[in-house]
Amino acid sequence: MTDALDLTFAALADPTRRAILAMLLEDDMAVTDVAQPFAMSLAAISKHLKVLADAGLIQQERRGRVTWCKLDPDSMRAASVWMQGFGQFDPVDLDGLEAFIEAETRAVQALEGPVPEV
Amino acid sequence: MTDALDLTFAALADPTRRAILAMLLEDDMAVTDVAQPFAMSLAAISKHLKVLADAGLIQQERRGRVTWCKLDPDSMRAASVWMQGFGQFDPVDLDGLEAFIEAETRAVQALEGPVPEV
DNA sequence: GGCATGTTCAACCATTCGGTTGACGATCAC
DNA sequence: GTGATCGTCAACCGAATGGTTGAACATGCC
Repeated sequence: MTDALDLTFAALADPTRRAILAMLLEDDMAVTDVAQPFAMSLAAISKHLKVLADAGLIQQERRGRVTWCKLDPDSMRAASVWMQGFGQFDPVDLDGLEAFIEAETRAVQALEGPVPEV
Repeated sequence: MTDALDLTFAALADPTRRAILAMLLEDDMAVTDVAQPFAMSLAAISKHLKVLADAGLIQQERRGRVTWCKLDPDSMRAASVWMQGFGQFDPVDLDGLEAFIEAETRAVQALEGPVPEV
């Protein structure tokens, strides 16, 4: 009886997967390229991508040897709608969006290599 | 290095916990009352509430013997803002809110007892 | 054909998760 | 004080999660 929201939120609960989504926000990518910044095996990334795909957060399409990954906003939209049911808070927050972009940039950088202590 | 978003999304990934949040949307409740509709032990619900509290999704306040639980929208807002960073989709969706309320009503009912197949 | 590249599969391992039960600690009512 | 009620804690259990390694499979290149 696992709900679609179960899969979506569970997929979003991992920082590696959120970083992958942030990367895909910039551009579609091949699996190998997705894996490149992360200090873990390709197989591990492949599993993460499967989790994201099962949750409907990304779509994977094989072209030749290369499997391309691209964002699929539908599940995210569903989860977002669910959350807005709780929204006594402002549903639109463009300042938040700006903060988001900066935070994600930092997050991806943090995953890309050793970082001078903050 | 567990991020706040990790905790928030992980907490939201469980249908029991989402149902609890939906119940608390109506009203603040005591732990025992939260547990009442669910076919599981009070200890299990107590754990679920701890997960929600650790994620900052609810606040618990003890008054006498009774521990009151109430929604705390801050974490949800943070998660929502994060998701809206992916929002090529409409950020505000009042139809979605209506659908949400209906869906949650069904979800809670489903947890309240055996249900004729849909 | 033969080799390199891109990706997944399978088996394994340690840890976490969602549940149980039973004991315990507070608090309120009498 | 006695006893019922409210809630958490601790120990345990099976299943799921996040990672590893090594083998396998497809595809493209020469």
